[in-house]
Amino acid sequence: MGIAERKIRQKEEFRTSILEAAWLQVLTDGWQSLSIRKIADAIEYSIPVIYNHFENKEAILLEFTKEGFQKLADTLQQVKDQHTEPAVQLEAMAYAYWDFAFDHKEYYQLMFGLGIPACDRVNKIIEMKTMTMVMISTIQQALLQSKNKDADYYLKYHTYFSILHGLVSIQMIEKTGRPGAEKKLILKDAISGFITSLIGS
Amino acid sequence: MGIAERKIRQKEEFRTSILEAAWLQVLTDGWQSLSIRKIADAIEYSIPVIYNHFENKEAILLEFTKEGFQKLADTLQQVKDQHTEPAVQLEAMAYAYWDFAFDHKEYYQLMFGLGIPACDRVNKIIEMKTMTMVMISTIQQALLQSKNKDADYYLKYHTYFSILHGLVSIQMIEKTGRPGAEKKLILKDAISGFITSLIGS
DNA sequence: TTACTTTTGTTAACAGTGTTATTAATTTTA
DNA sequence: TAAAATTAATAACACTGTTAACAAAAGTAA
Repeated sequence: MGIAERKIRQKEEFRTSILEAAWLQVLTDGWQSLSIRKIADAIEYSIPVIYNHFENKEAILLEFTKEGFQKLADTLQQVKDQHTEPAVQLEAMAYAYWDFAFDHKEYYQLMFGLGIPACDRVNKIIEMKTMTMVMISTIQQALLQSKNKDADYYLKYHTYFSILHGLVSIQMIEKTGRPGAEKKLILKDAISGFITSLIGS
Repeated sequence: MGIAERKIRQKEEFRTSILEAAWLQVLTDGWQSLSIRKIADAIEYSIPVIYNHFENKEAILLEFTKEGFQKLADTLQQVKDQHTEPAVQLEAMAYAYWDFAFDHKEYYQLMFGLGIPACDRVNKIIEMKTMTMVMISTIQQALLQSKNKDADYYLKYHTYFSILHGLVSIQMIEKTGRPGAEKKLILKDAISGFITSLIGS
């Protein structure tokens, strides 16, 4: 009775062929351009067959998101295993994280819901410069009063801004609704760490 | 010849009525749900009139993005002005930034292209836990060897993760394409600051 | 006021999107 | 071979952004 097995195998092959066609499209034109019709076209089947293998489009994207997290986790573990000192591990993992994000941009954007729309938008915005200027000037003033007078203020601004945005967006992804007061501890922790390293111990 | 002025004024009013209807929709169901047709419906005009005032949908969203950055910049400036010490200013601005993000969630998501899709997705992903675990365990090991043995490892993990994600996503927003090696300095800077504060000076 | 021009608004359509009910073809089972 | 079950395709629904073609209103000049 190998028939049942063959059927399961064929079904599995069909499934992966859908995913392959979808991923090719994502790599080619970004995940915003993915459509059921394009997948159907690529695999040379009609549209509804795709719904026999995936509940909806979201389910297909979910598959890639899972893949992405799996790959990232593997990478981090692998990098970690190359060192013994925890502090060194954390540093190496940070670099690996960075590399993963830009080596697998599509995965990363999918994993964290980064829409490209803002990319085109943000660059046209002079108003953003106002915010940037407020931050930079304060950083500069802080550096003037510190022991690190020759530190790169632009770099420090980027760090400051990134920490803030990272905290906020991770929080927004993890939980909908306003975070409790205890979540501000994370902010307090990160910022005090930054300021300490900015001013000089 | 007040006619020309009245016309300009009417045009301006029309424009703001479009923006008001659009923003109401954004506040009600999120900016993903905004559509030209819904705006047209709300202002009780036909669809193409909207294109007399805005080149396309993106232009409307761009307007809100600008508004958001303006509001944020104003808030930060205002908070900064309440203090004199730069270090204190930076801390206060950080809290203000956080509050702005969650008080004006729709603005923030628009400003930084945060798509909600991932929110629903990420929570269904066990694979993410794998990554989380790698990070957390390393943080724990680092803390064990440090002077801060009683530090909150979960908080520290969040900080670590947020810094990484913040750096990456800011970089992705600002520039498309792979960042140069010099950008890794920001990463190096932020992470070394974190590790220092983690291990204990 | 009348004739002409310009502006403004509407209808209807195009080209897409995700999703699904219905129907036809195929394949497996009895 | 006939009935049952699976599998695929057609066609449609309800949306989306955008625009060409046309009608109505408003402003201008004689």
